[in-house]
Amino acid sequence: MTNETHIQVIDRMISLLESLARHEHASLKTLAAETNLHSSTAFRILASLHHHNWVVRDNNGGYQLGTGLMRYAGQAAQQQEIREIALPIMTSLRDQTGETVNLTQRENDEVVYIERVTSTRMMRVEQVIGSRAPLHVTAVGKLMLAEDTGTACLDYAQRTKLPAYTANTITNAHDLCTAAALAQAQGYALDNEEAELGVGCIGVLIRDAHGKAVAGLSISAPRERRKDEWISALQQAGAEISAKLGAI
Amino acid sequence: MTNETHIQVIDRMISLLESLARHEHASLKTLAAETNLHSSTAFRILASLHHHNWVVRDNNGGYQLGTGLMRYAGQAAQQQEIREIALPIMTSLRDQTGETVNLTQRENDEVVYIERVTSTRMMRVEQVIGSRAPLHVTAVGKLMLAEDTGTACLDYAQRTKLPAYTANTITNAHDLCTAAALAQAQGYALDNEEAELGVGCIGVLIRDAHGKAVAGLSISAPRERRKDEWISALQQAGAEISAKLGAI
DNA sequence: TATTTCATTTCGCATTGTGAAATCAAGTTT
DNA sequence: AAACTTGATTTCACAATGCGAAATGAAATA
Repeated sequence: MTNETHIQVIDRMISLLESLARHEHASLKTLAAETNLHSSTAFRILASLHHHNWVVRDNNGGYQLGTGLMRYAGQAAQQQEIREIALPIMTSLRDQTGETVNLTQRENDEVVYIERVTSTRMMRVEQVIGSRAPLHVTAVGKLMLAEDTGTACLDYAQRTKLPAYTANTITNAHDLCTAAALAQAQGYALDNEEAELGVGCIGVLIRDAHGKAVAGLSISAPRERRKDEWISALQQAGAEISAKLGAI
Repeated sequence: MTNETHIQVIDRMISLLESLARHEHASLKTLAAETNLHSSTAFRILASLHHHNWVVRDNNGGYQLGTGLMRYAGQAAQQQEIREIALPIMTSLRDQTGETVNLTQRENDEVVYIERVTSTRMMRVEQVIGSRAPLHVTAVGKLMLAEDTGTACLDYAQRTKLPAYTANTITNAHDLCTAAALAQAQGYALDNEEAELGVGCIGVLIRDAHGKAVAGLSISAPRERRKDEWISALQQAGAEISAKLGAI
């Protein structure tokens, strides 16, 4: 189960891809520097990726992520259905609030951003699709923790040590579990600058036909813009998506 | 430019991913067999991918593509903007026609499927996002060929040898280039079962502010359902997207 | 023309990734 | 319940593979 197999080239390749994702038109030098790889090594890995269309070179010789990757990412979004159903509802919620709306799924001790509709405002909160955050620093994550039974929440706390992301991050196991329970009772959760200073979220859960929490829906906005009125709109949107998934 | 660097592990990893994309819940045995890798090799590569969340294991131990990949796909769609703009227009075109609508981009001698809205009909045409097709077997591809100047079309023919996908595929260089020129003059192109028997397409180009063809929009349907009335609707949709990109 | 700066290629070597085979782990069949 | 199956892991010794230093190219700058 907990196996420590690492393949060097794969690790290196992934850090190159990560670096590529950050920079738009990266030079070999930049990429090699950022990944601490010898330029010849980086060159060889990039050339190999290039053959598979994972990497594209612009006319100045700069490196960029290619479309080869998209092929798998589409399949990876196992819950294609959920995204299709959620997207229009998310869009209308965005239009109502003017703020970024995110769809997330739990994966072990993290939430993964599956889909988003970004705010049109100049200053806005924006998550990269596929990026991750630990459960305890997000609104939806806390609701997901509350879904677990028994000592799961405490186990999570022990396992992860509840690393602090900001001064507001809940780092005490007991506080976290009561906050989670409270959020569950309310039917929504807040994130008060617990993941990033200045950012506030509201989250709700989405359930399938079996009542199982399969995803989370959240609004992310600069803290001072966040309005309590959005809670009911968000809950309604979440319920609507759940309903389309067959929840009672 | 034409460099033949191959890194074995990366090639193997990619064929594993390809295999994973085909099967929903693949066993190690299946994957190893399909990729002609020793099971221990496949195991190690998969385990390594697992660490990076590129591969997920279901509760029966089966392997699946994970969400780690999504992270890059979003960035890879260089024209994120185009997709966002096109999606609602594509959806309404789908609703008008009831058929699958695809957004494609050219990449060297191929078109890549960037976004799609699938038909709701029982029998429908469905492309995987990120998959590819050669220019000469698609409607949009022919329009893109016609965009090139000079002997580019003939060069393409020589370079690729115009492999036949069906009995209808145009395999003669001269025929292809005149068909492309005709399509360009008409302002739309057809694909008459040239890529797959039974499938017919109509395609148009999308242009940016500089008048450059940056993408293609197409309707794909079972051949006998395809209606000529759709042409003007498609052209209008394409023009609408182009307009939002700043085309005159 | 000389100089600088990167990208690319070469090459001998050590590390890394490899496959055969052993070990586990779970079912099936006797 | 012991004896087989079947498939997933793990081990291990070895050589192919991927590595980095350094050489070479190619472009831009002085």
